[in-house]
Amino acid sequence: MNAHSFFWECESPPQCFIRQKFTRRTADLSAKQDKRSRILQAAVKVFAEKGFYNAKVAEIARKAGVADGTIYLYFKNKDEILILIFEEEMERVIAHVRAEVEQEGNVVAKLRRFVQTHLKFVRKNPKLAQVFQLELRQSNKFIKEYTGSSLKEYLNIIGQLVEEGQAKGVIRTDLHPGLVKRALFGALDEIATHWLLLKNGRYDLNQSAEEIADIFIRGITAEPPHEQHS
Amino acid sequence: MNAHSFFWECESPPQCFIRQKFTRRTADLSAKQDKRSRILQAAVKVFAEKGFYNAKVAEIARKAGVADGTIYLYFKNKDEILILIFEEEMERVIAHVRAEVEQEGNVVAKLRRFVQTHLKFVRKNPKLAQVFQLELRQSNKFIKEYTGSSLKEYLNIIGQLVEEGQAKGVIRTDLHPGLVKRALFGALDEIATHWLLLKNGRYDLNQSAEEIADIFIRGITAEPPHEQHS
Amino acid sequence: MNAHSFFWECESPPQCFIRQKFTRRTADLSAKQDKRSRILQAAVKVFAEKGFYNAKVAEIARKAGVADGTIYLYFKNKDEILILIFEEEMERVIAHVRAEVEQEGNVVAKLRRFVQTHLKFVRKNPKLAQVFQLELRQSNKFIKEYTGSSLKEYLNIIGQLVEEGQAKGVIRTDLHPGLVKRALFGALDEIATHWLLLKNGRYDLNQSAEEIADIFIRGITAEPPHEQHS
Amino acid sequence: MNAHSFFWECESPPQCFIRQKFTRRTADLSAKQDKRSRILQAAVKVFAEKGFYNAKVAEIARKAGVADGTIYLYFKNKDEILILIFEEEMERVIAHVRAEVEQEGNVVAKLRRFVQTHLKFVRKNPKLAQVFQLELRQSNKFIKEYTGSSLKEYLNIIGQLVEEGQAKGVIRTDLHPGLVKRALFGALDEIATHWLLLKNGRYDLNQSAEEIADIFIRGITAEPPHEQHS
DNA sequence: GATGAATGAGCTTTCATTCAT
DNA sequence: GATGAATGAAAGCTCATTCAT
Repeated sequence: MNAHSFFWECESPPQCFIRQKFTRRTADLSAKQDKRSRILQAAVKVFAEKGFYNAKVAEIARKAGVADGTIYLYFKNKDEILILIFEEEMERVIAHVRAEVEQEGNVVAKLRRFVQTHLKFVRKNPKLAQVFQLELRQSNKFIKEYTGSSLKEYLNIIGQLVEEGQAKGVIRTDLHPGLVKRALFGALDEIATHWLLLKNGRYDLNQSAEEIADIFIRGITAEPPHEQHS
Repeated sequence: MNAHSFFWECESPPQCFIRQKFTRRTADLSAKQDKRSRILQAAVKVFAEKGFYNAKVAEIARKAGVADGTIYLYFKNKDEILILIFEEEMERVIAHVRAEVEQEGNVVAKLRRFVQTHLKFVRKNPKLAQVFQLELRQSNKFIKEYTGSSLKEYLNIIGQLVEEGQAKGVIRTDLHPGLVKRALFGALDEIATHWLLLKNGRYDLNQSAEEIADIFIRGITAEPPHEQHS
Repeated sequence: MNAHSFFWECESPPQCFIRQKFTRRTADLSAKQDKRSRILQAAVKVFAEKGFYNAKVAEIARKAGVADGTIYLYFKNKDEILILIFEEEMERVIAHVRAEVEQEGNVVAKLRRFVQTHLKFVRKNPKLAQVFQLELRQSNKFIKEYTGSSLKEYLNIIGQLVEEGQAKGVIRTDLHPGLVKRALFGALDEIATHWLLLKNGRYDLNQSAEEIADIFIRGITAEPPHEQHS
Repeated sequence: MNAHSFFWECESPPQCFIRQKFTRRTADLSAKQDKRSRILQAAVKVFAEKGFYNAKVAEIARKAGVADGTIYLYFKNKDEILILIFEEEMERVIAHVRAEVEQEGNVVAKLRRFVQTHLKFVRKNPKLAQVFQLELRQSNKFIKEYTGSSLKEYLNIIGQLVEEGQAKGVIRTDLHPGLVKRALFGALDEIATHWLLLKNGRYDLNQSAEEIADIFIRGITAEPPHEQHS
């Protein structure tokens, strides 16, 4: 089990998905980081439960165990909390997904692993996933002003795999990678949203991952998919 | 050009997507319908531009050319406006999509037509599409209380095609129709959202439709897709 | 049974306490009067049930079976309805109470009869009484602008009896009639209000009338009360 | 002059009728109490001037020198301000009246003192008295939901005196204490209201107190009133 | 840095009144 | 006269944000 797996397998996400950026050197620094983390963790919960607009800063503060005003020492405003949750977590998610994908030897297996890893994240971090999928869209500042590279970078993991596959002749060259990446992401997103709204799932996301992967791999590979020897 | 095509091809959506339910018999009825329609049309615009929470009832009223209070003669509250936009339009969209799909002779062609029709709607009614895709999720009442059959019904158009295809041996039986329908819908939704956020499109949604259709049809059909003789 | 007794004894007050001012000459006039009456009757009910400020003009209209706007053909505004209910009814009440009181031969018996008649009215017309006692005080226009002579006139029935009694040596001359009349009226009002708020009475207002009368007659008569030969 | 007399004699009621509950220990506590007090004081004024329904929260805030929102840090809503004014003041009034009454040696003198004290309060705190008498009845929540023990307790001061008098044979036993207390209270209330509406009095409330007391004492005592040796 | 009381702009919704028909 | 759809001013209340301590 490596560093990443701890994160992904943890059953109590709040304790792990906001991490300490630097090695703690002093108790003060540590306390500071704690406070920031606690606010972000609390925000994830409240956003997930209430939605962005109905989430009250006061409630986030209460859940984080800090004063209302303290939040504004760490974040410019409510929108920024949301955006930072997204950016910081995406950074981690991207690193993790990249590492997972790299463990596979060929493009098709990498795509399959991507799909598996994406839905595993949703399963392990449902509240965070809900914030990513539903609440982010409620912030005007996010949708209209945010030109976040994180999301693009995440999508590009798929895009690059597609391009790589096209270069190797494994993936049909008549498809736009930019479209494929969005189509796959959209499919995963919708499956995940449905699972989340069903109160964390009556059905098996792992099974869904296999089906989605199958559909896309068959759909985009150049030949009738002989996955084993791409 | 039939009745439907007028709707789908119109370049000024507001004038056509809210229709008169009954043949106008008196000027009064007409005026009344006009007012209700104008409010809904105005709401679509404002919701699309500002988002649900930042949309002010006063602005909807101004855009509709009515007084603030008038809105409450036709709708119970702001949430209800959103929900009614959705319900009334979905009803139409479903009927239209069904009619389009029925014009094709086989399951695969029907799926392709579904994809084409979906993205055509987005292209022709961008603001409405944006409300469907983004703003609806901002209304708590919508997300948490609305068990809308409209959306389910829409998804079921795909679901039924999949089941039909599976029965006929055209579509792989190892896939869950419930998953396929969401995966396809999610893919289309994501493509559409991206196109909408790009300020109505630098690229060709028609082309995207073909690619998406190709991917899914290849992905879910039982044999290497010989689309022509399903 | 005379004309008055019909009014006072009626068990369904709404039908009788708003009367036709003039002999009907035409059906139109009659209809007109009906409409005005119906509005006043409806207003009494709604004011009594909801209180003046929470009474909606639209509800009065609905209960009266007329359109909202129609009310403004008969009354200047909501306050005026209240004031006119008061004035018109007080006119009748005063006439009735005077007639009752005149049937008695001496001042003390007249006072006793006043008390009895007042509480009998409350018992027979609880909604109207409630409007008189509670809702009238909610209308600013009533309290601050109304220099109604009706109420003064009603109070003066007592005041005149007191003065008459003082002139005849039956009532102590060290009391101000202006104070006695208010004290007695206030006592009756409080008893009535309590009875009304108790949902029209667990206890016997007739008995209360006798006690109140006893207290005041003893309290204000010059000699130990020999009521029989004043 | 004792602690109470300061309250009752003060010429600037607002400064005294909202008191500091605890000895101030810190400036913070003091400021907090001040703010709450200032709001209540301002509310009394505005309610008295405008009536409950026409009193605007914004005006109370302005008069109290706080922001609109601050009021909601101390009170749940407008109705609660009214109810708390009533409850907190009644508590004080009851204590004061009890203390006054206890200074007298016999039931008759106690009743007289009650009457004097009641009207003295009205004279010294006209705005508060007006709120008690007029505005409280405008709040639906007050009338319909408030089962205030304060008012009952106040009325019971009279009721207990009457019972005590009956037990001692001083007061007629054929009278219901529950009726006597309401009759006396109603009489005082009406006198007070009239005095208040006359813009704080053309006539002498002290004189009125003596007359009211005389009437009731004569009216309810068992023997021709020889007040001196009850 | 941390606090949390205070702020006040801004919102939805209501409803007495009007007026075109 | 009668209607009732339309009006639009008005106000209670919320809550993100600030700032004195």
